[in-house]
Amino acid sequence: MIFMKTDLEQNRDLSAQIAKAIRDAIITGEMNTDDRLPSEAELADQFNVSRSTVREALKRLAAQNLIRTRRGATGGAFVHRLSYAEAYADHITTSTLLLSMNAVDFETACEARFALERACAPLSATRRSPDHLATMRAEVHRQSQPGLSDEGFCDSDVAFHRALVDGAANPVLSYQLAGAVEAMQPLMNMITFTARSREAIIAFHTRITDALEAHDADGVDTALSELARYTLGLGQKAMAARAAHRR
Amino acid sequence: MIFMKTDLEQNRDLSAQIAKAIRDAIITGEMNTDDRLPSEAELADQFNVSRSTVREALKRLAAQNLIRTRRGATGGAFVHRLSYAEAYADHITTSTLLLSMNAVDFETACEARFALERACAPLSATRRSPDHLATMRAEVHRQSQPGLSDEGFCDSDVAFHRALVDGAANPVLSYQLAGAVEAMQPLMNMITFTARSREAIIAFHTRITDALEAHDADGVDTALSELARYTLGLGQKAMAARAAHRR
DNA sequence: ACAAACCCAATTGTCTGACAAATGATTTTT
DNA sequence: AAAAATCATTTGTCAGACAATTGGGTTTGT
Repeated sequence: MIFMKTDLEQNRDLSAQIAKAIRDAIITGEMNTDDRLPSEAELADQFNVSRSTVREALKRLAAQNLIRTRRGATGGAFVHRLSYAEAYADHITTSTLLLSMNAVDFETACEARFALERACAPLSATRRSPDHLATMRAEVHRQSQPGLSDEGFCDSDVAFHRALVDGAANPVLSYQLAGAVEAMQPLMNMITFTARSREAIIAFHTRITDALEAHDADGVDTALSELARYTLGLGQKAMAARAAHRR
Repeated sequence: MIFMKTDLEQNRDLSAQIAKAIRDAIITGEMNTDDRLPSEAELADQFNVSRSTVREALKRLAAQNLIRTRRGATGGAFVHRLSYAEAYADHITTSTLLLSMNAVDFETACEARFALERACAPLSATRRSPDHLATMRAEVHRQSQPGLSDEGFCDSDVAFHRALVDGAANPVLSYQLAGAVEAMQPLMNMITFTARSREAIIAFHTRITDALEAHDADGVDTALSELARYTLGLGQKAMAARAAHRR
């Protein structure tokens, strides 16, 4: 792979332009996974800039998981195969940040989350493995522990719903939904769960798991939509309480 | 905001560690939108590293749209409010790359896309604005132009489905789905559309738009699931043809 | 011949110091 | 008072140096 100075405008922000040139080469498939980029010194020559500028460009790409670097004689920067696990993690932090920075309200996030989960339900009812069921049962059990903190309850809730989504055995679906499910957590964390509401949620979770075990897609869907309504109510109550408290 | 050397391990990859320290400060809300970070020189002092190292860290954050920098006396690095538009763009390129790098098959992507779209359908049937309908009609019209290339047809297809999703008037939903809808495009582009199949798809699109206009959620859902089945068939035929050709 | 120790070259990681360019604030001039 | 010049601060870029890592080759010991 050879880059040329001509790939750059004469303007400014060279490191961003260089990053873009290399990124394009990766995205368009001009470079393939595990291909090695030219060394920093070579890139500096090709783009006719200093090594520091090249390095800043490479750091940008590394931050996006597009390349990995290794030191040493056979080292260098290599095109990195973006794995689901890495993409998941990024997607979740970005989604969370996006929601918090744009002050998305509880209703909107809740609606999105349950709408998407319900989309997985039929597939999950067909394909869920014993592993998924076991995870869900375990989380339900964890949720019924008396000493569990509100945060722990939310953690478990997220884990439960992730298992439900993963049950659809479609990685694309899991990936896209991870953002919606996990990004809800900070909003859920603002709710104080009473023993009463925990009980209700656990009952929904049990119903969902049972229906899933019985391959009963309709049952899952019904329970999910009722849970959605219930969660929405909880959230609205919590928001109202907050608003009153702030008065 | 003051950072300390103690935030770093003594190990390696200082610029990554510094980036992480600052990123955490942003994500946890320790720093707010439009807050100014210390200058590069100050950060270098605080972390006890050179300015180049700090700069590499800042470039990492800039690549993730977490900060923006301005030159000049009142310049510096500022915490950036992540906008939907920016997040969309990143999400789409990442999704596309993830699918292509992991060789996701047509069935999986197709299933995910339509499952998610069907999740929006009821909401969209309730809330779609005249604007959304107009966009969809316009795209359908574009799709029926005789001279349209296969790629143009796919473009229009994506635009149509995006309008459908956006009709749900839930930005969280739109954001999460953007990845699934757009990332399908490269896979769709591998299909050669016959006049016959274009006609069929346009008919589905018309049915969907009509149902949406009539606020008929069930009609949208039915048409969408039939379109899903049809698209899947097209894709499988195309993949089979490819496999035969490669033989 | 084989293994261990050593050395070597390539490459990234970090540091230092310098200057250019942008940019808002300040001061001077008109 | 308005315009122009100057200044101080900050990011952007460059050049050169050295440290650290790492795989490959070379020598040496047996």
